[in-house]
Amino acid sequence: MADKPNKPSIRLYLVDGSSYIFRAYHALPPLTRKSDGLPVGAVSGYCNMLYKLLADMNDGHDPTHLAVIFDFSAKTFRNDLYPEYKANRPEPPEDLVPQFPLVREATRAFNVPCIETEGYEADDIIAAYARLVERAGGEVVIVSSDKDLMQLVSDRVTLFDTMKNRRIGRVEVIEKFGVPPEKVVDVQALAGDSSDNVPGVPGIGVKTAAQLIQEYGDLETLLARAGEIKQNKRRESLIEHADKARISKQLVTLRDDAPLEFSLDDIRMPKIEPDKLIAFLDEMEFAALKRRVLADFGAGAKDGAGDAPAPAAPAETAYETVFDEQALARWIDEARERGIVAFDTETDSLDAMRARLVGFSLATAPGRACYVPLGHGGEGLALDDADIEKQMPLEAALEVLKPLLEDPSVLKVGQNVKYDALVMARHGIAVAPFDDTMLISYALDSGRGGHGMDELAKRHLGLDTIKFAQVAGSGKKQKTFNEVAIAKATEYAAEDADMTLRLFHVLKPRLADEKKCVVYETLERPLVPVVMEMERAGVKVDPDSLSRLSADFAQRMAAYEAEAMELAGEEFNIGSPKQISEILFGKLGLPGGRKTAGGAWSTKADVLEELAAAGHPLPRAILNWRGLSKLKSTYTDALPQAINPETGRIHTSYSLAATTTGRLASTDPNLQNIPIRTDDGRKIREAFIAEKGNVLISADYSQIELRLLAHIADIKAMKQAFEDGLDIHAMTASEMFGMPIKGMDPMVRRRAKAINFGIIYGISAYGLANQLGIARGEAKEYIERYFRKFPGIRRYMDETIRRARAEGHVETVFGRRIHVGAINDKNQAMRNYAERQAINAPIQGSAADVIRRAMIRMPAALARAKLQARMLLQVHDELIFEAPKGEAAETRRLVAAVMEKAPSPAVALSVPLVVDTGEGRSWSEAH
DNA sequence: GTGTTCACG
DNA sequence: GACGTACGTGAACACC
Repeated sequence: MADKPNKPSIRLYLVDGSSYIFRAYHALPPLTRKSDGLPVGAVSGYCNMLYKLLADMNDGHDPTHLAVIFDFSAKTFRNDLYPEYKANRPEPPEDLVPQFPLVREATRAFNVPCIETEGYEADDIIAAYARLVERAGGEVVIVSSDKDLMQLVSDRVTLFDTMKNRRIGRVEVIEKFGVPPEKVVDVQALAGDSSDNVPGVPGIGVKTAAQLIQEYGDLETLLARAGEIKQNKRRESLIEHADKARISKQLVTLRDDAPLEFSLDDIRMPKIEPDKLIAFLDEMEFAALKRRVLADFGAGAKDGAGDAPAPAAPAETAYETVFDEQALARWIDEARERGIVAFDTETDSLDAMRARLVGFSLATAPGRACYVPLGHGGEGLALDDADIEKQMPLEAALEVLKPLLEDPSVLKVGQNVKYDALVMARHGIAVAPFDDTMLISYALDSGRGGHGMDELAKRHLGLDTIKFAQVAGSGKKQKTFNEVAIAKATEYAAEDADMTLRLFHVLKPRLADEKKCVVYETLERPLVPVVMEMERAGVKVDPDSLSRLSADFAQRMAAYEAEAMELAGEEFNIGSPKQISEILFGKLGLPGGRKTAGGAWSTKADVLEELAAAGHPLPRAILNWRGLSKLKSTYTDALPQAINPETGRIHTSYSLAATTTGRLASTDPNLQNIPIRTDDGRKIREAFIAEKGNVLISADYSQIELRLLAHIADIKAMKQAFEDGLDIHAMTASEMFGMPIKGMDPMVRRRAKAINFGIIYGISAYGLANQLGIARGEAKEYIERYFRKFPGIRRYMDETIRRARAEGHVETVFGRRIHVGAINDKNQAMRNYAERQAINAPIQGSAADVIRRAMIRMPAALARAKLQARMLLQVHDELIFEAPKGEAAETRRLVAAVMEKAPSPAVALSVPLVVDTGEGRSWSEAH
């Protein structure tokens, strides 16, 4: 290669302006200009993003040229090629339209050239500049993450995703498309693009397209040789839709011949003129950004009142570290004045029942936050941080903080408040009133992604937060928060509170707009204190009986392991599925059944079960060993470790926003999957016991999901059966197979039961056949017979799927919304999966709502009845209580009544709910 | 960190 | 005629 200067003379940055606008619009609440109500949210977001980009340029990037490129109008030469191109794009929102010209004005206020050309998309202009500079030997960075631009990537052209702070080069393109940049258009031509209405070839997605292009080299070769393809459907689709593929390729291929009205000289790296920029910011009334510009550029122009502490660094926002009571008191006064404060605790553990408070942060307005370190350092810690000496004593700080956290006139906003409230409760502080951004997000967006803070900040604010691992490290040498230097801790902790408050301002108004206030206020927020008390209470577990079980399991496992080695004729790791499969399907030559997702022969229980039934002794030994191994490692060995030394009990943690349907999830340890189905497993439940003088009470809903199905789908026969207290599975069998319930063959009832469950899961003939071990044809016949007998079910399923397709979501009877985005996916497997989710979610979710309502009412109901019982655990359709022996009978009656009446008055179910209760010394006895 | 397996409703 | 499925979870372990 010729002698090349290590620094090219041209480094051009091309910003995809249109994508910036839309991101800004969707990331921000609908802000308006105070003086006249002009919508300016997107402009504001755009300015912040552009400013951040230009600020970041100074460290790390060194562009010589820069421009922002916009789409001129929706119509381009592509519409002449294919009239439907982008025809499915909705009109831009009404309040965004007037912002388009403002954004261009903003760009010019930054002194940044703003380029658009009639008849071309921004992407084409970007392509033209990229090629120009590439040919001139320069480098190009395209600031966008739009996949349509990936075809331009080369040695000299990269994409930069500012949101993810990620560079997209050749390797990343291959990761995304499975082919190098120059083949991207071929893949896109096949896969199409639903958002741009590029047709592609039906039935082919990116994965398949990449595979085909890899195999055949390029689109034309593939189309010419399509006849060779083995898969029938794929082959026919390719042959039939070859023209669509060709036109798709033309649509997705960017043209690099757009006329360039600006020369490279015209787009040399701009210099911000503070006065010009500030004049525009004044006009728009963007005070925050103006302050930042003033801070960064010094006294370039006249400053307003210098009330807020001027941000020191040109970085985002300066956060204050609070070391003394006076400073803390000032923040608390400010919170009182505003009536709202975001609050976040920092501790040394994820387990709120063990965590020690290390500090807390407050945010009183977006960008205005502080961190109060209390417990950094500690004995035996070599932390070279002079700030440690300056920390306030914990007790003194809490004394000042407590009145604020308990002040009924100040709203405390948190992210996952249950955690912080539990830590504070252990210090005698009751946080109230509060709002929780995690739960608001859950009420609005279940099924659309996670509800953790980092993810929400990204999704709604377009901001990257400092990750815990960035301040504390990761892996083996991860520090606890008290070991983090205070300055660093401030950046992280104060940002958390700041983000929480910003998220609150974005999310809270949506509750009303999207009619989810009732869900949030009746199913989410009030559950927080209730679950908090359950976690605080914990459950007593007898470690000795668990360790006796462990020893017993160990002994029996050793015997099974020896037997397995003997049968295999060699030593192998019985815990390794891979080695098992080598022995069984390799060495012994047994017939392998199904393969796993990873392509290996599966060795899971039902496969081994079949082999055992066929008379092979080794699979049986492995199954026996596995059963005991699971129980030992997951339960009898692990549970004693989970006993809190202070309380002597196990305190699980319930995630309130982990599932898509509204169910809770239990972690650390999971107490919602304690064994019950086998005898050995049940022995583990015997170790869950009541305190002396008490009993455990279990109360569970009988068939709640089927009852809700009967109600929702309006199945008359099923409702009648529940009304009459019949055995629902026997009734189903009797209806389906026309035989009397009395003296029914248990096999027949079992089949009906499997079908009933199948319906709830969004039945498929394959699934039912698998479950029952019958042929798919037979299963199909059962399902059809079921639909004939209970026509309401069909209607429910069809109607649910129709609504999910049209609206992208389904709802429970209490209004909880569950998004099922994949319902319109082009991949059939994805779509089928989403359809089953759509069918299941309203049923599972309504049941989850019912038990939430019961839980929320329970503490007050117990108190009113002067009962001392404490609610300890929830297992989806079951609640576990600990109660004084003498109050057991009355507690059982009350609990059952509260649970059975839980839907009312919000919903009058057309089926009765029935709750069964039991009591005993252990969970096993109570159930 | 991912995949497999298996405990629960 | 082939494909890929029962719904919702969390934890332990092997293996890369």
